[in-house]
Amino acid sequence: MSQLDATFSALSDPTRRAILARLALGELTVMELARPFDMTQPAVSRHLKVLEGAGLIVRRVDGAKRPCRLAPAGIDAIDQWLSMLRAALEANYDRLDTVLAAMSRSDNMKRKDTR
Amino acid sequence: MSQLDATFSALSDPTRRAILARLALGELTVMELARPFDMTQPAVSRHLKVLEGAGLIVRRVDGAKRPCRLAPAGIDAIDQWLSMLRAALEANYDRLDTVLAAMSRSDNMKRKDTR
DNA sequence: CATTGACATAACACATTTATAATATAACAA
DNA sequence: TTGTTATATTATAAATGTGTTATGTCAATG
Repeated sequence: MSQLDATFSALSDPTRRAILARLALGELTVMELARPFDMTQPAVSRHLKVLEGAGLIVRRVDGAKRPCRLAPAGIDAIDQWLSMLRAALEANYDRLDTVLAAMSRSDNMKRKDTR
Repeated sequence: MSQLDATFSALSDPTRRAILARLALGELTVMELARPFDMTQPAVSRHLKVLEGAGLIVRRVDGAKRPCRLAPAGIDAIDQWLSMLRAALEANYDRLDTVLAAMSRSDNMKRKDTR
């Protein structure tokens, strides 16, 4: 699975996005993260593993605790891909007149004689 | 499933990202999209349905053809969410000194009495 | 050193995803 | 009408994802 696959896939789960949003306020341990969710600790641990694999969080070791915090790598990866798509979208808008012309052309064709 | 779920999920598939990349160059019909992929037409149709549901493409009707092009809605949705996370990341960097202090504190603890 | 707390991993159930083949439908062409 | 092209839908099987319980490991603590 590519980095991009992993990152988009990680972000597609609302629990994982909620975890990231909470980490946005600062470092938290697994237990602190698990508390507010209606979910067992192992389930949260697996979500964290997914987020780590996607480069969206990093963990450090502090005794028995594993505090997590946000990492930039994952965000950077998708940012880069998205900027490509954004640029294309803007380009498409720039030639909106062309698109509209194509649409009315096909409307005409539909009415009389296609191809 | 939320809009955000749908959009991130749609982008997590490499085939769908490839479809979007090709649509970035302009409108294409289902068959034109399906051609280069090693995949049947119904499979591509389903991918397109997913992309449409995520607000990443729109389709128009041209006789028996359904040309697709990029749409901004999906991108806008994730852009908004990402900017939130990005802002938080920058805030975390601003208090990097705090994080580093916490790290060396736990390093000390670890050295003092490991194992 | 026995117990407790923090976390990971394994085994399993269940739902979702994704591809295929077969078939349906709608527009066009002959 | 009949055949052909473009696309959607259905049924189904295989793969993947997500949660749970049970259990294991490592660190801290009394």
